[in-house]
Amino acid sequence: MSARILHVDLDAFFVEVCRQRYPELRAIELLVVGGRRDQRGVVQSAAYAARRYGIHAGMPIAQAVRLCPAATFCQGSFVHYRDASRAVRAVLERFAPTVVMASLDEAYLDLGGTDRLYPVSLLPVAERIRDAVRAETGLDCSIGSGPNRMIAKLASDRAKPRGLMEVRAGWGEGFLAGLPLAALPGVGPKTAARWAGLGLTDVHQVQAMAEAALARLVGGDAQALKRRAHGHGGATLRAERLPKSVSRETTLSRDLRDPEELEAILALLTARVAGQLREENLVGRTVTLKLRHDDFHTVTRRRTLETATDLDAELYEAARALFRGAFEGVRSRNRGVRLIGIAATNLGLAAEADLFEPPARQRLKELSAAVDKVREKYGFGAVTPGSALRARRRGR
DNA sequence: TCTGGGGTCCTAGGACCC
DNA sequence: TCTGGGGTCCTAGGACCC
Repeated sequence: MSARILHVDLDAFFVEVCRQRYPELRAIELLVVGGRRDQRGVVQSAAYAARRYGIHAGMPIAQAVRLCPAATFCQGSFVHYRDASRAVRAVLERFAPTVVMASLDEAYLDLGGTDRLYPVSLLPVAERIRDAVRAETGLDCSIGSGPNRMIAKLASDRAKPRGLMEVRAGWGEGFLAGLPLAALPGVGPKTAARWAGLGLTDVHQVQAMAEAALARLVGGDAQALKRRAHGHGGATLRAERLPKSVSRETTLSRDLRDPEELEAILALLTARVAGQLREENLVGRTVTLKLRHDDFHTVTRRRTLETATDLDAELYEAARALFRGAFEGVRSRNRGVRLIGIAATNLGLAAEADLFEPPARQRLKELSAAVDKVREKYGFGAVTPGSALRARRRGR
């Protein structure tokens, strides 16, 4: 019984979801999603026509405007993406018992054990999946098939857009031999540049080299690199695990120097993190503050609490203490703050009610539960942290 | 008007314990 | 007044992915 993984990758997902939600964008070929043209931000996704101007995901919006002034920019909405992603997932689940969403626009399907159903090729079923996704969600996708996740994903990369590509068991090494090292997942610009400096640019070079020789070049990365170059990888999909972190951060529309203003924003971000923790029945024990100075120097400060929590007040107390320490650094460098963020990590499942909980903490819990109810009905903005309100009242 | 926001994983050093 | 390791927890930073 062979391992068979499909990787389904939606084509220009964010762009197409925006077109579905805003019909006036349907006729616009040069569509770029990610933010408004006058705002700080980067491109999230660009229509294929806009990519011909050199625009790609991750590029600063201002640069995209310069490359293609005629482009239309659209902000997009997470809720729309999430709903579209769920609709796609529902389609995929009819075709495989295990479907793992790797992100909003990517999924892995485990078709292990289907040798009798599809004895030779998975291309016919991949085609049916592609057509069903198109018919039921209006979205196009590309699908790669391979003996493990890595190969299936590399195959779908090469099938885009609207294509199918199959790499059968035993074909992996030959398929990989034609790729640059930078195509491998986990090999980003920094790593690729470092290896290129050593004369290593292509997968076939690594395939041909003994591991010991490779280790002399790249050190401790040799074994893992060798494995990947030969196409070895996990053959089955792991079921979903607990998240490792919950975070909120924001790049400010203008750099700020006033700590009170920043603390008010921090209170809002912390409330959102706490709300998500409760929604997902999680508690966090480590609180991490992130500040980006206006020269892009970025600092994190973290603190591990005695007990894990999902309460706004407890998370915020730690967040504010961390902020006050980190803000000294901003002040001494005489900079402004460009970005502020907060994360909860060291997550665990929220425990059942604790009989020995101090009454004060019990009241905080009840308050949080009440706040969550109101927000569920009227949206997050219906209840605002006091510190954020105070800042607003001062006219900020 | 340069450079988002949500994540995961890894490394390195220090404290502390056995 | 010389000198171990291993393991775990913690903090800070960085690479990478979509």
